[in-house]
Amino acid sequence: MADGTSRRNKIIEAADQLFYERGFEHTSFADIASAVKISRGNFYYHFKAKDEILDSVIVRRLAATREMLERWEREGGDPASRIRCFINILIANRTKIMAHGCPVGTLTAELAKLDHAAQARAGELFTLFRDWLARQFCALGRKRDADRLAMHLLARSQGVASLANAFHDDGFIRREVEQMNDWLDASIRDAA
Amino acid sequence: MADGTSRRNKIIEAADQLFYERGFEHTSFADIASAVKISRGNFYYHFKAKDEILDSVIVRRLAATREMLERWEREGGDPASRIRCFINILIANRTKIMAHGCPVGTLTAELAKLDHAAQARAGELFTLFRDWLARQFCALGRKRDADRLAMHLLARSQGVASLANAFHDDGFIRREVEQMNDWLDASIRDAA
DNA sequence: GTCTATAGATTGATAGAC
DNA sequence: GTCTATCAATCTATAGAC
Repeated sequence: MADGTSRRNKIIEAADQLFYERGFEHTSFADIASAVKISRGNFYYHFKAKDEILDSVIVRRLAATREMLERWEREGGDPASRIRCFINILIANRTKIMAHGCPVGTLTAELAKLDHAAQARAGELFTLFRDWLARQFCALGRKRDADRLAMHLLARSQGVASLANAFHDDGFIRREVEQMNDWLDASIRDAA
Repeated sequence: MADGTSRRNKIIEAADQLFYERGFEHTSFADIASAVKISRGNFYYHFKAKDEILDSVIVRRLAATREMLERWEREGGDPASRIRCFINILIANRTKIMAHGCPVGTLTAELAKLDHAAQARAGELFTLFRDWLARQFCALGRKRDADRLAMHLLARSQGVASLANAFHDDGFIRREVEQMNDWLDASIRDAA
């Protein structure tokens, strides 16, 4: 295509957004087709089955996440500031989080209920964050318990997203983010 | 019925379990009917529509939760021990949580994606825990920030459930529960 | 590559016999 | 109260014209 974005990519993009907003199962081909403005039939020229779109969406999210983490690695400053980039997602994306939860957490939870084959692939999204955070804690001198700290922070952010979604509470997110930053400061002090 | 459990209740019971294990939308009348061993048609004698079953399941969960919280209030000991009853759910229900997540959090998240009318009713489940926890923190002398502490603890437990579900990690739950208990000890010290 | 038409299965829901 | 039979809608997926 002239704009460099293939129709296949546009389908994945639309599916990505709809899966986030409405959930995977609740999103039909008709929904995606009408969002991209193509016929339902044309769909199967690009994808053999619905599961194949899900796979592509996960691959897209994995790539976008890797890119974001690499950007933070390059431009985020010292390891503590990089971790603060992660914590700050809750603030930056608060509107969407209050409306639809965390895209990683809600997809993982839905696929677990469906006992879906792509469950493991979706779990890699969490692993990307987990390993990246653990590396930052390593660099902060917490090599021995870096993974534990990474999982703790990941859990905290998941919990905030979950309750922010349930209560639609903007102030709650800000308070919790402040506490997570305090917790990070204390973790750094402990390492010294 | 002779055993005191009406067929209507058996339907609600089966639906409750299936909604937890497979999700609300992914559970069909056929699934529930085959679990209760009745015909699909008989269903509509007891419930007018699927949403009505969801309402009944939420009512059932609200009643069960109130009962549990009242039991903790009576038999849980001092406020700190009562809060530990809450924290301990993560240990007691860890197998189910690793398989299907938190029943409250996953239902709330699903209904938010569906933009379902029962969203607010399901949110009351969270509110029950929130208010009960806040009362315990009040009794601990943290009257001024009781709700903040309640929301924090609720978020922590949601986060643990979410990651335990994603990683199926038993040890992670135990470590986080230990940290939550440590946090509670520190909160009590701060109040003194 | 994109479309229309349609198959085949499942879903929520209804009607009526017993 | 419970059943069978069935409707109408929706969904994934396919076939074939252009």
